[in-house]
Amino acid sequence: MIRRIPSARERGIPDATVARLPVYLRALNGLAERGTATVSSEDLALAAGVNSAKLRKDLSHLGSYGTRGVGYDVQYLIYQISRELGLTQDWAVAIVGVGNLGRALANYGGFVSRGFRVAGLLDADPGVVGDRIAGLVVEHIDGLESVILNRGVSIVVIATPAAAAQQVADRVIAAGVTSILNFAPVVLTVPDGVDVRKVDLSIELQILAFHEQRKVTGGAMLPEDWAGEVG
Amino acid sequence: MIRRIPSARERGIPDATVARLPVYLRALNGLAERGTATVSSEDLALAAGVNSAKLRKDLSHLGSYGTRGVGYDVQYLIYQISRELGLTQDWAVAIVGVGNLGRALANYGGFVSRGFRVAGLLDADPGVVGDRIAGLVVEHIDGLESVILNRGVSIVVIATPAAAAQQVADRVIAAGVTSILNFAPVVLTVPDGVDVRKVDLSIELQILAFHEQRKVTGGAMLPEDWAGEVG
DNA sequence: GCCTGTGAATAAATTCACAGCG
DNA sequence: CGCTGTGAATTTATTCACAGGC
Repeated sequence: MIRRIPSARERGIPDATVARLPVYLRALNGLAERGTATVSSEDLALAAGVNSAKLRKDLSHLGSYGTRGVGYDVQYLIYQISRELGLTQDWAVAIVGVGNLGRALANYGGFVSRGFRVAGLLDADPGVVGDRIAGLVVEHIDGLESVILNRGVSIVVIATPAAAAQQVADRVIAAGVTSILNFAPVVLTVPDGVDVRKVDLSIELQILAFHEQRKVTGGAMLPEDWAGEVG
Repeated sequence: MIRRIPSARERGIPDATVARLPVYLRALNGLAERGTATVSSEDLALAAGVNSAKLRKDLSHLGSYGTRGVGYDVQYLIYQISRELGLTQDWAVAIVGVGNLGRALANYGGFVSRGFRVAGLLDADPGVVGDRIAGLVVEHIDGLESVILNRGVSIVVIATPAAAAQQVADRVIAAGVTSILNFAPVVLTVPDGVDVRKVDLSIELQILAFHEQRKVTGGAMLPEDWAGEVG
């Protein structure tokens, strides 16, 4: 029997809320850097790009961390959200595929500053193995399993070409990894209990194109759009 | 108060559907490469990682492009989705900020293959200006407005450090751009009518950490989680 | 008076389940 | 029959609006 991943909701935290917590966290860190001690839901919502009712509802799922008539203590809220997201602990991450994207990820400050430690860089290309990137030496993909096991890697980032991604996923899953962040433009097939999240660099661009296209036509309906629809 | 004109659902394709169309497109391209001519909603849904009812509902917003008892013609559906997303036309894109991420984006095949043409690479760093990347010479940020105007750039990708992003956004908006894809970890403030989409490389990782954390504790609540909660 | 926290209302998205066409 | 397309039912998310604490 495969162990089921409890959904966020079982703790009373909707998925949509979980997806926004990192955004709030970033906004809060920005405020903290500027020395702000307290912030209202209105101002934090503005900084995060959401509306204030949504923000309050989201935060209410974590607990009552605000003060009526005052707002939220920035540092305290940072701590609470971080704890909720699991960022108060250290996560060892391995990045597989050290092309342009893998390098960008390895150097990305946003990972390190949020409790993620890059514990390994791996690639299949002998021309890349041995390179020093972000303080780490790129290792050969042959050592994937030992890197995972010996360094306590619990999250693997796949930044390989599409063709290699499934194979890498299969190997890391066999090695016990249950959380994968996939940048390769392919849908990974994984067993139940493994959590895959996907970032496709071109999807957002395609969504933009969709909206841009509509602006160009001024929102007018084309004749072909009328088919079968009556008000 | 009388509700005015929900007359037609018009061509109001739900946002959630628009966000999935690129995923279907990718799955379809995969099928096409393997020579598949026709696919059922069940199989396409599997390849795309969604359930089949959702897929059918999504496609129904575009029109009736399937055949009952048979399925969907792969090539025809690729064309229809591409057209709907505006990918049958050529979009000139400028990438501002040519660090690791900017380079990764410039070299990313997924852009070019989907109707996006990188028409300019710009950076403020004189040490980078003049570099040749993906067949383009990096230009100085001073030329931003002229690149946009002279090359018909309609979408700008911001891959600068956080501190520079808002300024870049202001400039490209002043130059007439209304679609921005922002990779900088900052919330951009833009006027109405400007469409900003954001990709934060660390957000998905944080969401993974949230779920991974709950696996580790087996879904059990930690003592600190009880605060103020009665269930 | 100000601002949070939250039930209630509304809207959006998903899923069900089946009529109906090929 | 098989599979699409789609109303209806259900679930999830957002927004409203205000009670209630500071």
